[in-house]
Amino acid sequence: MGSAIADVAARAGVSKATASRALSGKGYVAEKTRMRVQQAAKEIGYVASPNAASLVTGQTQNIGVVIPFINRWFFGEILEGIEEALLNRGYDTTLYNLHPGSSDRDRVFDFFLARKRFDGVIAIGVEPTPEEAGRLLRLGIPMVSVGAPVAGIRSLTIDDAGVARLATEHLIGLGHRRIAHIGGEIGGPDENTVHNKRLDGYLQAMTRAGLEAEIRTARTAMSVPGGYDAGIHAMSDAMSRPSAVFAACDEIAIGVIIAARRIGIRVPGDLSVIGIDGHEYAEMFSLTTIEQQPRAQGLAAVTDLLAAIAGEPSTVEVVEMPARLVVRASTAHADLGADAV
Amino acid sequence: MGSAIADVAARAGVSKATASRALSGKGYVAEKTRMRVQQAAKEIGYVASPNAASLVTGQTQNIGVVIPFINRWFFGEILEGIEEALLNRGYDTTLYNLHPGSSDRDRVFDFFLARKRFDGVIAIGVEPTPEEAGRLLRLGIPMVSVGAPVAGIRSLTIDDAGVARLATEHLIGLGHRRIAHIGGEIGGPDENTVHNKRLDGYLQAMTRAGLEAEIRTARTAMSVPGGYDAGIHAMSDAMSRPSAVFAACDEIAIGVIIAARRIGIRVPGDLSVIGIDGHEYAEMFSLTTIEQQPRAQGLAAVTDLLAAIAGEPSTVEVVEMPARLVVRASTAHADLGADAV
DNA sequence: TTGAAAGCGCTAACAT
DNA sequence: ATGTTAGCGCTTTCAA
Repeated sequence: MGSAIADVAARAGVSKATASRALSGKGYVAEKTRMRVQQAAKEIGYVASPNAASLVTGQTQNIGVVIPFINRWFFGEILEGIEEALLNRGYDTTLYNLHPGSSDRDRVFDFFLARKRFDGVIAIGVEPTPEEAGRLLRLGIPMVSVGAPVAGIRSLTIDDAGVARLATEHLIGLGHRRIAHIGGEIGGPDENTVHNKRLDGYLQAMTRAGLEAEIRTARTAMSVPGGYDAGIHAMSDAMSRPSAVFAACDEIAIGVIIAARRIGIRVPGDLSVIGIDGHEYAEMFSLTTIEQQPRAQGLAAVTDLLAAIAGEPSTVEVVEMPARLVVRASTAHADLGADAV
Repeated sequence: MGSAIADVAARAGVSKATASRALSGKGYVAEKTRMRVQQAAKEIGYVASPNAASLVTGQTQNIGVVIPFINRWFFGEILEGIEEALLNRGYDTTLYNLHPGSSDRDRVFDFFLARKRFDGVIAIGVEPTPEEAGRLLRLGIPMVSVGAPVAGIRSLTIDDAGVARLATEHLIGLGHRRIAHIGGEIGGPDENTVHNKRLDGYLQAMTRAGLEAEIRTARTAMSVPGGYDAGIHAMSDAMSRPSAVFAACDEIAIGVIIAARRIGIRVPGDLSVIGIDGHEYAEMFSLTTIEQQPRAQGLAAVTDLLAAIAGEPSTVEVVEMPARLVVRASTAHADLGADAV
């Protein structure tokens, strides 16, 4: 049952301090003693209480992760990447699934995250307010934001507008003119969201190419059904339908492709579609997409956070992920050439 | 910074004991005193240290969740359901993503889960061994298994064979004879996995209907691409292709549908497909599916676990979820009639 | 109704 | 190289 380090010490015939040193590997212990202690610990099935250790060391070996969605590919991958990296480093991952606009938000930031239970916090696509971030920082809890730049804290961000520009320019380069953008739903009207930045990039690219007149945009849910609905709608008028679609994420892109094929439009062939994320299903849909490497982002977030925990906690900076704009190798490549109008 | 309850007590002019009672709501405190203490706590932004409290109470308000996949719809939904239910009850969710066959398995069960950091453990589709389960139980950590019956611990299971039988019988009832089953990959050859139980159910239904000669089975990855590949393969021979497919999960079913349509087979119409899970994309693919209600399963697991924590921890039983075999209302319904051969 | 004191299990000086 | 001691922040008897 609840065997304590005192039991181990007694069994090995040493003091608690020695037992602690032997088991943690910190401090001088004779090799023979160490063996004896470890043996004793094994015999009674001793496992240290992290709570007690945390109380004195101030370290919890536990990271809080705030994420808006679990069941969207991009976020699920980030989460897997984070959990794996953390487990490898001996940390626990405590999960808070905070939907956008959730009324739990205050409770999570003010209570759950502020309890000295975490050595650090990773917020994904959540855009903590300055107050929320400041509160944790003041408590000495380092925080890393992924996908949402936050003043004053380490942020891993992609150049979203740049990615969108690249995607749009890719389609323009293929000779398309009537290029529609199907984006995700906004939070607020002029918020600095990923959706809006991608929209900006699209608008920039279209404008630079002198295609202002061809601009068409729509918004839909960041999901396959969302893309399907938007796709059906965009393709409803055979006369004015776009020859290419830049979708804000691969789920939407896949929905558009399914919709197009459903109504007899070949993809690729009659319609070019480019998405963002590098979704694992891209290949089977002949979808061209821009890799965002969510797992790598998760790993980077962990690395950065643990560095902050180890080094000076006040190091405040914004890390911009290199805009790795890799068009994913897929069967779509060969087709794309033929796509050009 | 690290304000302690002593600071609150001092500020309110009471003892630590009184401050503790006032803040926790346990024990007698004069109303005026309580107000004063809560005011003081608010002023200095005090949040109790759960570690210190855990040390004395033995309660951690933290549940460990072991799950094999995050980025598969069914598992993602269960996880969301669990996290939500736990958060509502004031518990933390600590996540362990343990892939089947992972070498981390021992580390997670023997070290991470066995550290008195958790009031309970939920294992999803993981099938803990008797040793793993026994170890935690001996440590006084209640555990609930979802989707994998484990002797000696509370298990929430669906009658998988029954579900598969129902699905198969549904297709038989529509007049189909050449019904193929496309299942998931097995762990071990004759393990008691969900895959094998669903296969059993299919075989039972086919046999009972006297369709032994029509039995065709295949195995593939539990994903859309997996279903796509298997679908292409199953449909490759126009002569012998099945008129209906019972897929072991909706992802596979969707892949099969996409594959069929890709090669000009109409679904529904030329081919009937039934899946399992109740995937959110079912409707847009006109997919008939059997709801498994993962979120509800997650909620049920939490309810059951917290009951075990509160009540007698030694209550050992197997809870079989009622086999709610609801064919999901979808656009496929209308089509299905026409499907019958 | 409140306070004083003990102690949860561990680690980290400090002493030996 | 090992033991002694103090104390992390909290809750909980037990007295008052």
